[in-house]
Order: sequence, then C-alpha cells, then structure tokens
Amino acid sequence: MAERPRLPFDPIERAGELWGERIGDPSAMRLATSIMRVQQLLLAEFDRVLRPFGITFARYEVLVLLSFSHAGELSLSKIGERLMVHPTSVTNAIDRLVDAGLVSRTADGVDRRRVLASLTAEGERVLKDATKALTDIDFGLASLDDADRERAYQLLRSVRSADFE
Amino acid sequence: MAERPRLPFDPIERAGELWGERIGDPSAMRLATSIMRVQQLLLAEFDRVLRPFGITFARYEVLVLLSFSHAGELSLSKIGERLMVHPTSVTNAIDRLVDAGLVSRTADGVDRRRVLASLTAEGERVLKDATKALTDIDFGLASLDDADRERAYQLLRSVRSADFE
DNA sequence: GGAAAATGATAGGACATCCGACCAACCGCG
DNA sequence: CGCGGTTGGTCGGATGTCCTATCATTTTCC
Repeated sequence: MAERPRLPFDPIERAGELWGERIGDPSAMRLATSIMRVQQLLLAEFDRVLRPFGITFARYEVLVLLSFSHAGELSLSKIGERLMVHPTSVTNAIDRLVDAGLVSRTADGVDRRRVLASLTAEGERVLKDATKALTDIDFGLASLDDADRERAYQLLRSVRSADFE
Repeated sequence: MAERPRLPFDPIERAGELWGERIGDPSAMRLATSIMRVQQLLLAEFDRVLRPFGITFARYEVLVLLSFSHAGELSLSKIGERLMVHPTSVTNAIDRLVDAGLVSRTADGVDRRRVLASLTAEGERVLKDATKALTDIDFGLASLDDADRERAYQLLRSVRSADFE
C-alpha cells in the first residue's frame, strides 16, 4: 500500500498551532481531525483485510451484532439503533449480505412491519474467519497496549456520552 | 436531533466481553468500534453545523488547508497527500468548491500537469465564519478538557505513526 | 371502534470515498 | 534525443452514509 498517501503528522492538526491567535480552541480542532484520520486509516485497513471474505467492515459489524443476539435474529430497526446508523443504511447492508448468502431475511409473525435478519451457516463461518483475520492484525491497534486502549476508550466514551443528556 | 439513533453504550463494544474466550483481543475491537462511532457522531454534527454555509466537513478541510499554504495555493495532489484521501476525492471536492465560488482552479505554469487551487475572497469569508461556528461547539469535544484532549491526541497519534514503522 | 399518531422498512437522490483505468506531461537513462 | 517509467489529474463504477418521502402496519386515544 505504498501508494496510499500518508504523513507522519497531519498538517490540519497544525492548524491549531497556526491559528493559535485566531481561533479559540486549537486543541479541539486538532483532536477532531486526528479522530477523522485514524478512523480513515483503520477503516481502509479493515476493508482491505475483509475483502477476501467478500464483506466490508460495515457488513462485518452487522454479522457481529447478529451473532450476539440471543434469539439469533434481530429486526432491522434494532440493528440500526445499535450501530447508530440510518435505517436505509441497514436495508442496504442486509440487501448485500442476503445476496451473498450470509444472512437470511424473514418476516416477523407478530409485528408484520418488522423484518428479521439472522445468520446463515455460511454467515457464521465467514464471521468466524473474518474475526480471526481482524484480531490477527490487532484491529490496527497493535501500537497500543491494553492500558492505553482502555485510556483511549474511556476518553472517547465521554465524547459519546456527552451527546445524550 | 432526537430522532438520531443513539445509545449510551455501544453493544458492539461488548463484543470484547462476550467474546472473551473466543477472540484474542477484545480491547482492540472495543476501541476500534468506539473510534468508528465517535467519528460518525462528530462528522454528522460537523456537517449539520456547516450546512448553512453550503459546505461539508470534507470541503471545510480543503479550505483550511488552502488558507495555511504560504503561497496561497496548493496542487490537488498536495491536498490529497495532506488529507490522506484519494486523488479522485480531491478532484470531487475541488469541483464542488469551484462551483460554489469558494475556490479557483488555475494551471501551474511550470508543471503543466499540475492544477493549483486557491481560496477566493468568498472562500476566505466562508472559512472564517465556518470556523467560528465549529469552535462555538468546541468541535463536538466540549466534554473533554485541554489535558484530556492532549492525552487522547497522543494516544491516537501513535496509531497513525504505527502505520509507518 | 375508528381516526390520528407513531413505528418499521424501503425507494430515490445527494455526497464522499475508494478502486481501476486512462490520458497528458515530466524525467531519467541509455 | 527519444523511449519508457513515473507522476498528476480526471472519468466511470462500486459502496456506504445521510436525507426526504412513501407505504404498510401498529399503537394511542378520543
């Protein structure tokens, strides 16, 4: 992936320094752009690792979610709620997973508005192999030890929590 | 934005706990998915704040980059390199910024392959106002103080640096 | 009981991103 | 000096995300 453009630092982050006198909050801007860049790099790496399995990270997350559901199936709305994505994104992902034979769509007998998704045997196999591939690369976070991961997680967690109240 | 689906925790992050025996690295998966969620929330908020200005966060970053260039102009390849995005993404963003009258495209007299982009007066004005709007919301990071932002930044920085070995 | 409101899923449109392919221009080396 | 490799930018296609709108079904409440 040598052709992928990368830099050891992010010029945008230097905005904070350069704009020190002009804007009020350089540290916030620097962290915000850093989060964007890291997500960009991680997602690219995940999708590259998952490509041999014919799925993307977005679809991988759906498979993970389904494998955790006690009943073995989830309504599309529940999936969207848990992944915090728009309902149309869920429909899109499930469409592709069904086409690939990894997920099956069934109607909910109780509430006929609902559509339930569940893993197929093939879906479970792919999920297992894909998870091994991702853990083999430490989810792109090999540079952090467990303590650092916990610290980073707690810091980010407060950002998400702040979105509620 | 009450209709935007959110949860105080991310079920996917619990994957680490649930898969404690099955996968080797729950902490990495949990942090990785947390980074994805936070980026998702921040980007949505940024785009919402920037909508009145007719730009997205991707285009805002281009404007910021141009305003920092000493010469006042940058080649598209340089922009892509610094933002770590594909050349086609830069072409796309510049196209829209030119259409909006915020950026002007000029040919490089020395290397005729190059296309240079520079801010228009209108572009500078929009950049200034948009930056104020984003700093007014603390770039979505009001829940963290300066020290926490610095800690989070340093942790994420190592993830990016690790990509270079 | 039935009309109004809320919920679940999907369709169509807009954007941003990537990839592969392509063309133009530069440049290195025989 | 020129041929081949590299670099810069763009085009078409695929994916994922959001938004608005729509339809079907369920729930609320008068």
